[in-house]
Amino acid sequence: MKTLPEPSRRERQLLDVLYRLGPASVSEVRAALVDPPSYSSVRTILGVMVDKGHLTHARDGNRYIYTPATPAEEAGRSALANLVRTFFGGSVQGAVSALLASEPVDEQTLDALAELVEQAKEQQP
Amino acid sequence: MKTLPEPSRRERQLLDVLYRLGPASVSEVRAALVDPPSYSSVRTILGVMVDKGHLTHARDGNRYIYTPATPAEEAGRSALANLVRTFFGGSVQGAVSALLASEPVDEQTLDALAELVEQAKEQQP
DNA sequence: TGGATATTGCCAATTTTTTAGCACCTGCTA
DNA sequence: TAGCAGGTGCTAAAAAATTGGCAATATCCA
Repeated sequence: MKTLPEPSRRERQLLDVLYRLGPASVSEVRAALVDPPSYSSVRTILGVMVDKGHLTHARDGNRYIYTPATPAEEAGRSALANLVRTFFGGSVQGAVSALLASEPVDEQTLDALAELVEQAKEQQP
Repeated sequence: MKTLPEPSRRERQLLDVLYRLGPASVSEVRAALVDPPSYSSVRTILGVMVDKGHLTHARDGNRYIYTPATPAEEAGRSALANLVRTFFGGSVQGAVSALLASEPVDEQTLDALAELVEQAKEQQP
């Protein structure tokens, strides 16, 4: 399992759509774009991405359903780690701080976060 | 202040390097790349990015120092928000959970995190 | 001062990405 | 059953990104 080359700009965009939507068809992916190119174009890129190994596709009746080759969870972890390194100098604290400051977080979630931190402390005392 | 177009792949890479290093010269940026293209190439792309507005550059003696046009803090917040939306369905809790699970976090940091959550709760009771 | 070194200005070529057309197939329904 | 709607396979061309060369210009220091 060699590492995949970074996707191009458009590829990245389609990949992100698939992570948000979950497995989807060409027209579903296209419908999620703001200024979509032609159906043909979307299709070509998804095809290229399958060839390169960024996606897999499975037939569903007369169409294909595309899925990211890297599971969302793994890709998310990896993206998060990169982001923390790039923008927060590797500081998890910095990242969480920015997150809490910019996203509106309800009380329930805050409780859950406190719980997460608590668990992490127990793991490694 | 119109929104900038998404940077290309290489542009994204150089931009990230600049966010990690802080303001830097061509050779400093190049030195931070794993499989760097020629000095000329790096220079061309940085120049293009200045033209497009992704970067600014200021003369420092006989060379230029490049800086991202968008401050790290702002870019970080924005990137974080996108990531949470793309990979964690908008769930801050999900993102923090993944972060704590994958990055090694020392006890001090955990305490600081608990404090952050505490503060957030006070802000919005 | 003279020469090596680092860096810029400008430019051209190659490679990759991105876009989209055309023909054909399949399922549905009026 | 004719024809529309929505899909695919394949192909080609336009646009953008990426690479790097060459000459000229500062800077440093032996």
